[in-house]
Amino acid sequence: MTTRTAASAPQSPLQNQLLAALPAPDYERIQPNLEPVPLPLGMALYEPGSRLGYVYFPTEGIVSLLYVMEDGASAEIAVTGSEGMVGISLFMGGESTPSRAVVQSAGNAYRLPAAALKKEFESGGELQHLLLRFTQALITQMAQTAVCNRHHSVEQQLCRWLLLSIDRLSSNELVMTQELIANMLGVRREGVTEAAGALQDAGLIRYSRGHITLLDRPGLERRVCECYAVVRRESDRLAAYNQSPFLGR
Amino acid sequence: MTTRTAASAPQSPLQNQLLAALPAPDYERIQPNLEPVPLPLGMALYEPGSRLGYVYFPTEGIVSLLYVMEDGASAEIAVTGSEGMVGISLFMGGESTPSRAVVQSAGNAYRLPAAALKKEFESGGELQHLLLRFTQALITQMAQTAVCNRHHSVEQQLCRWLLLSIDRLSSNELVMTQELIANMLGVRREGVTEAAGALQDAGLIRYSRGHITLLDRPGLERRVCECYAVVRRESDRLAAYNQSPFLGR
DNA sequence: CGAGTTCTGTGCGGTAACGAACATAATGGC
DNA sequence: GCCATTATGTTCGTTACCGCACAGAACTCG
Repeated sequence: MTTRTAASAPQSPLQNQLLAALPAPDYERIQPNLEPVPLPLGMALYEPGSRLGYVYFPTEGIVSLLYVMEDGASAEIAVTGSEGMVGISLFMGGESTPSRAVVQSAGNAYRLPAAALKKEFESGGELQHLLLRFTQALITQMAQTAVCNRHHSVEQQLCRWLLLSIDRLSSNELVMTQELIANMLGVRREGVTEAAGALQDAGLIRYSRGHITLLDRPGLERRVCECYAVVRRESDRLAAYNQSPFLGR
Repeated sequence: MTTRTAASAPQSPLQNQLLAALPAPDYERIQPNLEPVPLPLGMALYEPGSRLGYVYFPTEGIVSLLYVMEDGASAEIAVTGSEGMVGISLFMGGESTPSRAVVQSAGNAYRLPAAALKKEFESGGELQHLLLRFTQALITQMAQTAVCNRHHSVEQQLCRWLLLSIDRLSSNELVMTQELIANMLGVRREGVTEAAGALQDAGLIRYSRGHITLLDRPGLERRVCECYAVVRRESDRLAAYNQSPFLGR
């Protein structure tokens, strides 16, 4: 498998939106500890129960948080990209979680050693607020995923998943096999084939062997369940505080 | 409807395990602002998008966090009782969430005004650590709920739900109609009737018109999916820090 | 270019849960 | 004690998804 490693164009940490929202003094305190790392497809940023050594601030790419059950069945519970970070259990105090974090679309990140993150977080500065608000957005996403799993069809969930993924990419092409999408959604591969076929027939997407191209975003948005909009709206709302901390008051 | 108001036995705030885990000075700072309130069945502690005026520390009873969708379909995403609190979005910084919090089993709580909670949280004392660890346990519960919704049968989910609920009660009797359980699980009422019938036939529970009695906990634990154990283990693990902050190191 | 691998399409029987309609049974108010 | 109400039980046709098996198509590596 030629894991098309992400183009290693020089990245700035500020391409990560959490880092970019930090006031200069806060940023400068952690900046020396930030270390660029590639995020190759399939890389696991942490495993269930493991103690985290670093947190990751993606500048591009997509990271999935997923649960794998004893029998191997799995489901994605949330997804993040350059708008967020990976490793919330570090500052939440648990040190580990029962989930996995896997790179779903290759990219790059800056990682920060656990100790540096904790120190800055504990100091109660703006980073703390940013991370907590981001965590709340993640919680919303997880809750909405739970509800969507319960009530919506595979096709609707696929629409939601596609939109959430493409929102985190600069292009509108996604490199992802139906098999992998099925793992994320926790459904059969054939179910994805069928749903994706319907979307292609409707002219909303085009795909071939692991390449999915979004052709008609408004069309897809008309077809998706409300879950996408809820997650999107809440993420935007919480991120808006990041620009102007007193906007929401 | 004669909402059987909970027995108003005099309660101490320390029956809430988060408050009980606070060091004395921290507790004494917030104690003057704690106000006892009953939690009658069906009371909504907050509604989607509403700004929270108080957070609640239950001393007994059960509170469900649930999502209600546009078409009225609903699903419970997490549940808490005297081991936790209600209103995490306040200190997470979002001020509101898209979910609802509803009293599922009547009890009592102490409420704390939003401003007092924020002040104490921002001061970075032990309350902050306790609340963040509790939030992480809640996140685990939500994630496991999402996975369970996807992969497990109604009967397994009912087992999980029963155990999680009864864990939060002092008795082993639950006052809850099948209709309401169905709302929580996001399934049909008939599905609950059927699953509950099977559990009763197996001698694990007994129920009649809104009263469910747990007869055989080991038996039920053998029947439940792994999801219950994961949530339970993670809650216990995170709560263990509360006794001795350096235990987990 | 050819062989093996990976990805996608399709068909088929099985099943869990759904939606709706209706029957029975317990409870509480009067 | 009776009746309206609320809770539970049962049936039945429908549907979405599952599990499996296999065929074809596209890529890739030698």
